[in-house]
Amino acid sequence: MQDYISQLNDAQREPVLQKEGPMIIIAGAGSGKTRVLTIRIAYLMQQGVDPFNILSLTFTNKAAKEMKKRIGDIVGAGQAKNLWMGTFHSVFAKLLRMEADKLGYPSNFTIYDSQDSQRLTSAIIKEMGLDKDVYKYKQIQSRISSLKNGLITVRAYYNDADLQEADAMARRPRFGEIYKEYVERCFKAGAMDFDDLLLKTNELINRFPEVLAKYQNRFQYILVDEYQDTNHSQYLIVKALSDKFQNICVVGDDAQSIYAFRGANINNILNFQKDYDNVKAYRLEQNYRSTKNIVEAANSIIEHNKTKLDKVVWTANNDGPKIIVHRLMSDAEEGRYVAGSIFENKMQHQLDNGKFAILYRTNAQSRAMEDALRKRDIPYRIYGGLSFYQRKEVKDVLAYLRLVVNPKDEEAIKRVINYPARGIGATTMDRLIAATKHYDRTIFEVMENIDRVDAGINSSTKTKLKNFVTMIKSFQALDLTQNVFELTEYVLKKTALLTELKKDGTQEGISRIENMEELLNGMRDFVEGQKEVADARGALSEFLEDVALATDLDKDTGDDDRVSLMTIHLSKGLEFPYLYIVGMEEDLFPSGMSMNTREDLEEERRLFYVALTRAEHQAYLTYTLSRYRWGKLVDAEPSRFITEINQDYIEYTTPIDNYRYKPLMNNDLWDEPDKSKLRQSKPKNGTPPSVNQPNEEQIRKLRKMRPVSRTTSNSSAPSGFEGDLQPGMIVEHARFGRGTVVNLEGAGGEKKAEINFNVGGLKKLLLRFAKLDVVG
DNA sequence: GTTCCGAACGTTTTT
DNA sequence: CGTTCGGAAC
Repeated sequence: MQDYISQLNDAQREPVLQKEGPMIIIAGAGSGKTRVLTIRIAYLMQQGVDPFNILSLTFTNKAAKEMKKRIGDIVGAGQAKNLWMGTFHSVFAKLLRMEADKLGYPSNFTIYDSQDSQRLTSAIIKEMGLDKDVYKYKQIQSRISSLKNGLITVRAYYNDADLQEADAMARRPRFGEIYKEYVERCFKAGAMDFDDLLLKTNELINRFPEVLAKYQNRFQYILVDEYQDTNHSQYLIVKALSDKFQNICVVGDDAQSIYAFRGANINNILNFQKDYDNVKAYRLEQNYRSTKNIVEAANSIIEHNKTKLDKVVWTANNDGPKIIVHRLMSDAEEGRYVAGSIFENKMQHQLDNGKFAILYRTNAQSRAMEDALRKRDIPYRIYGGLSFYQRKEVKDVLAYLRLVVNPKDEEAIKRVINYPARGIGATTMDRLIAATKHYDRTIFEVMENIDRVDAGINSSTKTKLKNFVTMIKSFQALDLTQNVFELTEYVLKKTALLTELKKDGTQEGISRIENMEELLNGMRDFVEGQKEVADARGALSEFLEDVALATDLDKDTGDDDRVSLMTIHLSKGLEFPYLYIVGMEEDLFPSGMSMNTREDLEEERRLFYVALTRAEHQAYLTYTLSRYRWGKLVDAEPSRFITEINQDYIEYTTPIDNYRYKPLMNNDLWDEPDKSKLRQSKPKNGTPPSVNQPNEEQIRKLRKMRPVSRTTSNSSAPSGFEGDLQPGMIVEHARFGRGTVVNLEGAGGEKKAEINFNVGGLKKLLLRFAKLDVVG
């Protein structure tokens, strides 16, 4: 143990040795924070802390697994096994299963993934007979999600006139009803969605003080990684659980906060010192990962952000090669260039494929890369996108298994009741759903009692339904004696799912069958692994939980020496000697959807910072002059981010005088010093500071951690509002008079605002032309 | 109730 | 361009 500790630098050692009390570690990219966390936990255990009393929340389950293993190497695997370690979602899913009855849920509740949630939302909108063009299920679902993450339950929603008014203003007055029905349907189905895992945990500890006390005593030491990406719901859980012992250690980097879009609140990290007394703050600023060129280039990028902590990341590493920036004519050519460059580097330096990664802003960009790599015979692996467990054929099989564990699971039933086709169509489904409401039963219960209910279903269909129920019940019986693998083999045979897939001889069909085999293999591995786990519960439900919360990153395929392809978001925490960041173009990166406000743009910039700091040795940035988007060839221009890098660290391998740059977006235009006035039509008293915008005091407080003289520029008021128009604002138009902004769409010169005018009603205006004044 | 075809839509990013 | 969804024909 002492060896491990002496290997740390001074800055790393201090937080490791502080056993108790609240502490925050601001850890720059590549500064060895995982190491600090790992050794800190090992040290705690060595000091006599029971692993049972340690809760460690990580960003991915894979990270948890690796950390556990490393801790096991130090203190012994038997000890490390008892640590509570994993993502928020998986840890609290586990906890909720133990306490589910208190909330009226079965302990074997299903976890709905986002697709299940969307389908349910969509079904509800349809059942209510609402216009699907107004009530877009994705928007509705995302609103439900953000309400939940803000702990706004249905009841709270109905108690808040402003929220309801906002929906009415957006022409969705019946949103509340959808929300209510959605929540009730999930409950009835014995299902929790991703957000529920956090929301219900909050509900549990708020409603049952004795439960809270139990877990406060249980989790005497709490560590949270990537704290800058926690949302409100997660924040409250951590706060409550750590309240008694206050042995809370959070680690993060405000410069790497990139999940605001899913509710992450950067203020959680900025305000940490307010939340606890006597917070010790540490900084890890020495980067061990990257060359000087890369570290300095990354610093010069983040410099453009206003909202940040003062922190200077530095490195003692070599200068290394400059960042190469290369221009291509098209996305296909970009792929060829990257594949060719990887090929050359491999030859020249005798490198494995695993040393290379290609990062992009959107998943859609992977295709061009794939094509090029395949032509060069370079093995690769794509992370993210449609993950394995989300593929249709896989989800179909899983749906049968879900029904075995929880026959109330509505989405699973709807998925497979007629797949493969067995003559139970939409009409029957509608009637069944109507009957569930009439009798207040679940679909499965109605089907079980189909002879005794009046659902308007004819007798031949009734027989089909009964057969289905019998089949599921036979699976349930089998589940008692067989493991997941054996059960699934039987399910495949009995349902003739494989036969169904084999009918389709296309390439796609074949790959579906291969996926099926991969699923079975995965199950076999799982069954093997289960034998070692002490607290394994029912194997099937355990498997389903793993699957529901698995990310693509979690899945390790063993064999790989492959080039990694992934979005920048997924790359957080990883590192690669050779790194290609492709699609460095305006409207793509930064994304066209994120150029409206300074906050959005700053998040994009942090994303670029994250991307670049993944590189250890050599980074390449590529951009094209045109690329296929939505099937159309679209002109592109280089990303402003390229020019934001201190040019000393860049080598252009294509001429740069061809930049057909529009004048660079003047940063002042994005400085919006008095947003509060513009944002809300009626600011409420005591409104918390808006997300992503810490106030002066917060910044000052954080500065105190290590005063560095750097001034935050106070910008003058902007002249135009176009860029900052937000739904809900009241605007004045020369001809149409006053109205409320309902919606914004498009970007750049094509940006349009949908405005509901007091006189004249709804109109769509091109902001390029419309002269608007913001009045409230 | 099933199947097939065309329209519509979408691209941020994910647990 | 690729996928998904809904409508129409069988």
